[in-house]
Amino acid sequence: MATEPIDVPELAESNESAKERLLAAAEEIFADYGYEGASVRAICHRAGMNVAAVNYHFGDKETLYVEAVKRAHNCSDTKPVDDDDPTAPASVRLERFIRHMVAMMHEPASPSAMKLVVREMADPGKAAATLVDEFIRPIAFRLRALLQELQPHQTDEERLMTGFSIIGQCLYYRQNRRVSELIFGKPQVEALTVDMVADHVVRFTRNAIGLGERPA
Amino acid sequence: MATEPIDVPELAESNESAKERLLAAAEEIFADYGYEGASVRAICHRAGMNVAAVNYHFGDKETLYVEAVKRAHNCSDTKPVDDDDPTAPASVRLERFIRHMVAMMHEPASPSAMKLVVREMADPGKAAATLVDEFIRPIAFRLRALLQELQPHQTDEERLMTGFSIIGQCLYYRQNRRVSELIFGKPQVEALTVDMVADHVVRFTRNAIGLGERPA
Amino acid sequence: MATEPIDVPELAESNESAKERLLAAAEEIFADYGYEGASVRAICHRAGMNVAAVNYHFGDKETLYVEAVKRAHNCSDTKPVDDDDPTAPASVRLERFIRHMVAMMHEPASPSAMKLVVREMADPGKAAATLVDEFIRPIAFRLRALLQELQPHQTDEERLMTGFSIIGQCLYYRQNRRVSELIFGKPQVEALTVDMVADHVVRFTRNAIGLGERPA
Amino acid sequence: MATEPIDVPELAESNESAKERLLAAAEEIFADYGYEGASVRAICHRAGMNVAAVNYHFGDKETLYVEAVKRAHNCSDTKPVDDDDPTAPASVRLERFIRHMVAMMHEPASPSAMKLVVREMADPGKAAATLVDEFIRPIAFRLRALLQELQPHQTDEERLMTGFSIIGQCLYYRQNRRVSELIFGKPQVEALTVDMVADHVVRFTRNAIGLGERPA
DNA sequence: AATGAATGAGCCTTCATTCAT
DNA sequence: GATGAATGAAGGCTCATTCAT
Repeated sequence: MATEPIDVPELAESNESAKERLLAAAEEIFADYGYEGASVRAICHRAGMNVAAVNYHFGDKETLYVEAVKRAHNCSDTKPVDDDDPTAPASVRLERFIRHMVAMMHEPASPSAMKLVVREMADPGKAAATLVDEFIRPIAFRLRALLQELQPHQTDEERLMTGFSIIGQCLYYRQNRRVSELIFGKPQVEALTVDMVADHVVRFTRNAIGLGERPA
Repeated sequence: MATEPIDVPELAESNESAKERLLAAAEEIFADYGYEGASVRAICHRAGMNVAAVNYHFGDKETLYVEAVKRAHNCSDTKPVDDDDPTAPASVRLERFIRHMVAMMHEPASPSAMKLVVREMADPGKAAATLVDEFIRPIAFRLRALLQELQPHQTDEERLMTGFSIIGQCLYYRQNRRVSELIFGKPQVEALTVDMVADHVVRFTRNAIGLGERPA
Repeated sequence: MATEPIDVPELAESNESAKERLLAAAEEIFADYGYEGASVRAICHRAGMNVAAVNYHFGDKETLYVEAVKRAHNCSDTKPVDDDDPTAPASVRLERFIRHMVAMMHEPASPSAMKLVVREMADPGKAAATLVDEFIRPIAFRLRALLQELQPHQTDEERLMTGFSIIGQCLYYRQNRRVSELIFGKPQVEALTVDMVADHVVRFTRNAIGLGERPA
Repeated sequence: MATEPIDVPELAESNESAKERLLAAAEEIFADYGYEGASVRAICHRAGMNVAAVNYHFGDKETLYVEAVKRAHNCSDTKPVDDDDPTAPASVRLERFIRHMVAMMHEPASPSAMKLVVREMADPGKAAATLVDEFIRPIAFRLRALLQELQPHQTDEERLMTGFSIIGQCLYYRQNRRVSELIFGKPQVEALTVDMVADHVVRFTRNAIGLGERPA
């Protein structure tokens, strides 16, 4: 008689862990080399698995890429913003929003995850739609809502551009850090700490939208 | 993640020198598919030439890439800024600077050239150093000089970040336009004309650095 | 200057391991066309395998070549000499040595293996060092030891040259057989059987080093 | 009226000089890299001429190769042997023959020419027939004639093999020098001067064929 | 469930050669 | 007479993928 068909959580978990390891490896390699530059071989090797692993677990390279990008945004620390105190004044919530954005761009919880996400956003591909739906749009809408509170008399277009001005400042440090270092020298740019940048963007933005200097 | 470079109709036979045709083709293909994603075959086919043309005229793919990026920045309309009136007040020159930047980012003279340049800046490779030396740094230093005039009492770091805030706003429209369209819908974003954006960034920035509303 | 490697019928499907089939094919193709003249495509085709097989099993062409040469010398029948009777008089052992050398050069067990080995020795490349260490030097040192027994009163240099004279006679038939045929006609050269040549070289050498005619 | 069609020896000579330069370059490159390993580009570059020069002057690579080999044997110093004193005793003429052969193999007048000739002989191709007819066979026949004088009572086959034994000793130093150095070390082999080798081969051979020690 | 073996398409590059001048 | 420009074929190699186990 055959042994009883018992539940084998280990296998399922091992399977899960295999996919997880693969995704983690993919995140790093894709982040460093881009989609075309990354090789399935390199990813599998990094995950300590066989070359065929990617095709076995994900079907093909592209699917793995999409899954890796999806996973990457979950690893990004979006949550802290969610449990923001909704009772605080809008100007305070805007400041918190900016500080969170700057921090996320400056020192993301998972650098390679953020790198991968930014890469995909700069050159939107198959994974961009999901990314926007689950990761980017919520953030953008939160900012839009904030600006509606703060600038109810402005047009939608004005508020849209204001939002872009705020986000543009924050994104700059992630999207153009390397070039900035080439322009001004690495030390000059590295001297700008998260707090300094956050303070600056908050002040710059408050002035720009007429909130005036933040009370001490 | 771009789609495969299939069957692009080749450029019409022209009297342009072979190198020029090759560079033009390279600009487009590299802009669309990235360095790794672009194949010399596709580039040569687009240029209406033989596969060996790249190696004959440029030695290898990498050299072609660097030359294509160099040429791309020359095709970008940097010059208009150069014949800026140096006797105008700094605040006026800042406004002109911003308007020029926004215009350049919004509707570049050669879209594929700008696309290629932005790509290289986002992920600095072999051509980045040249690009920075000849194209980016002069612009950055002009802005820095302007800010030194306008905000002489601030620290270097504060002025650096202010510069980043200004550039960040302008770059946003080039680096994140497609994602913005995904978030808010294409019509919403396309409704923002160059002039509207330029006006906004000028106003936002003037307020931010305490120049106040521009006199009518 | 060998003719192009065209359309060699592939080896019959066999149970030999893939690497073995590849090595056998490489031996033949390299032997016939030389390292540069042989193409991995031709080798793989001969082995009935895909173009990628070489790179999969050996990494690159050069490694395959080195391995093929190594294998070729193992296929050469060097062993018989090893179980030579060490108690026999030196003059007898010298004769056996010569006969073995002549036989090996005249009708090697695997013609293509010998051809490959000779090729590599004539124009020492990557595989020469290994070949010398494992195959050639042991033979050379055995001869040197024999000559030390036979001619203890001579200088090292004299014995070295004596060794070269002996080896030179044997190698001649492998390295210059085709040219000899061109000079004197194929029949003339083919008339020289292994035994005739061996008898001749033995006699020539015995006389030369003063062993006198071999006792009947 | 057109100018008179005068003889233009300059052009012809320049033409000749061009072909000559090409042949000289081809000799070196082919000698160093072999037929397949040598590139037409490298040869033309070495000759200070255009890539198309080879095809213009010789039609194709193979023809250039054949011509280079042909020219190479003319550059070899075969002549000195020709004006050998035919009245001297055969044993003396044999000694001179050997000394000449050893010298030619050891320090050929034109090393690259000799290298090229030996290469072609080791792996006879299109140029081998010509080479044999004009270069090798005359030498071989001279030796055969000498041996007929010295050993009239032997069979043709015996004399043939004796010739091979003599030539084999001489060729050894050219065909297997590099391997010998690998076996015994470069210094050991380089210590063998032309004169030492010539003395040795003469003595070895005299003893072998029963001429006894050469009278002082 | 997972993998080592093997594949064919495609990569960039180099080749000998040709052609218009 | 001689050459710079350009070409198609082929080179070795890497790729994502598949298949038998």
